[in-house]
Amino acid sequence: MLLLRDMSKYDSDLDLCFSALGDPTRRRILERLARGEATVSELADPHDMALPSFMEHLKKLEAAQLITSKKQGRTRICSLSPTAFVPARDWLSEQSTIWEGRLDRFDDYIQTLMEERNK
Amino acid sequence: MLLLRDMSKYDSDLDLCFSALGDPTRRRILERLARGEATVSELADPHDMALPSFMEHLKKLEAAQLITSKKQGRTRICSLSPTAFVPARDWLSEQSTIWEGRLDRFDDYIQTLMEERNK
DNA sequence: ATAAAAGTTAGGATATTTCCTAACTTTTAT
DNA sequence: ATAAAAGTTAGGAAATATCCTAACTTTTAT
Repeated sequence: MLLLRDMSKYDSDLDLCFSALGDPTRRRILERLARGEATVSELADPHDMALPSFMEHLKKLEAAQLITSKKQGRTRICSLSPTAFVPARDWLSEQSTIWEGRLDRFDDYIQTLMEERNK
Repeated sequence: MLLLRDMSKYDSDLDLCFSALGDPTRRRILERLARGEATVSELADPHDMALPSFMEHLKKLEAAQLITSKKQGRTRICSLSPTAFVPARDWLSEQSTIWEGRLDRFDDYIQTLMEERNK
């Protein structure tokens, strides 16, 4: 099964994704793009930052496959990637599920202890 | 309403949280802790890394409120924080919801498909 | 009472990240 | 044909992150 054979690719995808999400400027960009596509200047406008610095953030988002972009004439239009948050959400859900499953087992254990005591 | 008054704290919480998740060593630690609490050495064992380096990762996870720990005698026991993934999941869900709620989302999707096909 | 175990602290090397300015290319408007 | 607009590239400063070794403290086992 693929899942167990080579996690490293998925792993480095998640590295890029979560690291990209770990910066407030980049989350602002994603929040903006969730509402619709925008050009580089439109995105940069609310951010008090030199354009080349801002572009670095866009590059990271694109490397993390969180956004896509295409050039139209002299302007570049950026969009949120349709599957942007899927890998991150999946990882978080999986861990939560495991965690919650463990709590249930703990409840079972307590339950068993109580029953033993009441014999 | 608190939501609009000071996002900066929540923002920096999310910075710490997502940044912490952006490292494979730290995700391995969380995956381990989702299955139950463990001491520092138990956690460190599978990682080929000097203990002080490893401890830095634990510190980051604790600063991000993803784990908690308590000292018992000379050993420290670490646990996954019960609410560990809630803020991250909430942010991702919110963005997904906004994105999915866009009226023109489907049109965009078709547009993208067409463009892909004509390449 | 010593020694071993389990962390912790201090200090340092190297790489990456995050910002900047200046100069450049390509496209569009006058 | 020029100039302005929208990005892009190059190069560099400063801060942060990620690792290390060596030396230290506290607790437990012999």
